[in-house]
Formats: sequence, C-alpha cells, structure tokens
Amino acid sequence: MDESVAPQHPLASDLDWLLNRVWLGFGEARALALAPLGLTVREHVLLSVLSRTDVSQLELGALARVDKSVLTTTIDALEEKGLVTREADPNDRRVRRPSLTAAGTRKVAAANIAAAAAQSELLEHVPADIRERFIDAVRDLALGPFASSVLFSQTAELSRGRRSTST
Amino acid sequence: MDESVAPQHPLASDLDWLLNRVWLGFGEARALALAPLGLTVREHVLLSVLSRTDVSQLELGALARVDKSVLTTTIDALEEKGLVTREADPNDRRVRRPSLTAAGTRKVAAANIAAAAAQSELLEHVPADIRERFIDAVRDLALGPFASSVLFSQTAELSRGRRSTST
DNA sequence: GGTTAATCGTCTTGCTCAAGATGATCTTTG
DNA sequence: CAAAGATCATCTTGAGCAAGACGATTAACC
Repeated sequence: MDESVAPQHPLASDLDWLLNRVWLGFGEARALALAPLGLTVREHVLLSVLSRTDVSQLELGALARVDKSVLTTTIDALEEKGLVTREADPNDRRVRRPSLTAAGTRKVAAANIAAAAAQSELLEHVPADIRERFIDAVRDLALGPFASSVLFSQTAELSRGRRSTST
Repeated sequence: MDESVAPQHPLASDLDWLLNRVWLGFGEARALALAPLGLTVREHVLLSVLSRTDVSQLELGALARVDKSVLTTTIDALEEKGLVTREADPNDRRVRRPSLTAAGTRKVAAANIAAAAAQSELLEHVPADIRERFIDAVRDLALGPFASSVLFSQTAELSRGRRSTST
C-alpha cells in the first residue's frame, strides 16, 4: 500500500464501516432518483411491498421494518397522494389492508425503473464478473444466516449505537 | 413454484434494502462482541481511527463521520474510561488532539480481535471463493465511485429519511 | 501593536424515531 | 346473548442525532 499516492482511509479495512458507506451511497442515489417522482425511499419500499403482496398494516411494517407510528404517517402521505387506499378487511374490521390504486401501480412501476437505473449506474463501478457474485453474496448474508436471527424478529433487542444509560 | 417451501421475501430483489440488512447484521454482531469490553461500536471506530492517525477532533469527526456534538460526548466517555486523553496542540491551542493512552492501546487491540472474530463468523456463511471478491467489491463501491462524491463531504445535503438505526 | 476575520470545540434547539398507552373491534366461553 | 380476553391501528411521550449559535483562541493585515 503506497499511502503516498492514494492515502488510505483509516477505516478502509473496517468492513462494517465500508458497508455503511455503500448503503448510504445507494440510498442517496436512490433518493435522488425518486425525488422527481415525489417519493421518498421509504415510500418506495412500502409501495414495492404492496405491489407484490397483500398484507395488513402490521405485516407490512414487519416486512419493510418500518415502525408502527412511522408507518401510520407514511401511509397517510401515500393516501393523500392518491397512491394507496386503506380498506377495512371485510372479515376483520380491525385490520386495514392498504392496497395500491391505479395511480399507485403506475407510480411504483416508474419508481422501480428510476431506482434500478440509479442502482446499476453505481454497480458499473464494479467489474462485471464480480457484480453478480457480489449481489448473490449480499443476498446470502442478508437472508441466510440472519433469517432466523434478530433481523427478522420484529423487535431488535440491541439497537445499534445506543449506550445503555438506562436509569 | 416452490414458494411454499422457501417463501421469497418481497424485498429480496431490493439491493439497497439487502445492504441495510447486512449492515445491521454486522453491526449487531459487532456490538455484541464489543459489549464485554465495555465499548460501543462508535467508540471502537473512534479508537481505531486514533490508533492509526494523529488528528484533531474535527478531522476525527470527518473521518469517522461522527457529528461534532456526538463526538464531544463520546470522547468525554472515552476520556472518563481512561482510554484517551485530550491534549492541546502546542502550535494551535484551539485544537485538541485526542490520543490513546496505554490502556486505550491495549483496549483497541482487544476490540479489534473481538470484532474481527464476530465478523469472520458471519462471513463463513458465504462461500470462501466469493468471500474475498465480495469484500473487494464492497471496498470498491465504498471508496471508489463515491470518493469524490457526497460520501466524503462532511455535510450530506440529502439526509436519507433518517433511519434507525441504528441505531 | 491593534483590529478584524477565521477556525476550533462546546453548548443549545428542532426534528425524527421507537416504545408504551389508549380506543375500537373481534373471538371465545359460560 | 353477554362478558372477558386478545388483537389491530392510532395517539402520545421520551431519547438520540444533526444543524446552528456561542465563546475562546489564533492568524492576517494595516
């Protein structure tokens, strides 16, 4: 490593930190791509889930890892934009089943295209032969070892940077 | 369709979301590994940077992407634990140069070992031949295309909807 | 040498997020 | 048929984080 030519970042060997950089980069690119459509990343995620599954609000929150209270206001916004409707489940009037409107279906299709374009633009910086294997590895790590672990439990008992100053 | 056997997660094709899962997983494993040492992830990151570079607080915050105000309290905690000392720069008495104490040097070495162990335990779930290429790809994505972009500017003009996170 | 501008670190304020409490509805059981 | 327990969605409260304001110190310029 000739640090004189390319000064190595002191955290370049910290995989956890590097992953955070990558995630922030993808998220930012995605946010920029979605902004013209009037969508945030979270809204796009929710719309994406709704386009593939028919679930209650609670299940939606668990799938997308969005907190209850945040989910309420986010769906409020989506409803106001005319992209989703909250319909009461006929079998159980406690549960609300959000579903895409026609405009919502069109919007999520456009958002998928915009997000995918931004994503592949970033991925072009990775050699083509490694690209697919990289995505496979990410999928393995995200869905494999953690599937039965904390990541898919609704409440994470250890939040990430929090110091236990519980009094 | 064998979705009954392995029901595909509705966000399994969302790379951004998958990266977040992976990052959370690594961070959680790291937090668990560091807890017995009395360190948080953020503290470990700061100690790690201090073990490799000699910088002012401002530079430290920029490198580790820790906000000024958070940095103050975090270094306060590290100082109280006797791991770092704040010494005034003799050339410019405005700047404080945090540096590791002897105990801090020992602590960061132990923390590095613990964190690396937790990390490689997770990486074992990825096939060995893909593992190295995965890390290379992460490093490329984190340090390459974004180096001149937003990731290394001190103030990100577009906050991400703000997650959790993490925590 | 004195005055002005700039920079560093700390302190304070607004904002977002997550956990607990509340109200409404359904299911079960006698 | 009525009442108790359980579940869903919403509302409210407390905590952490980031941006801006402030005091302290230094450098630049006349």
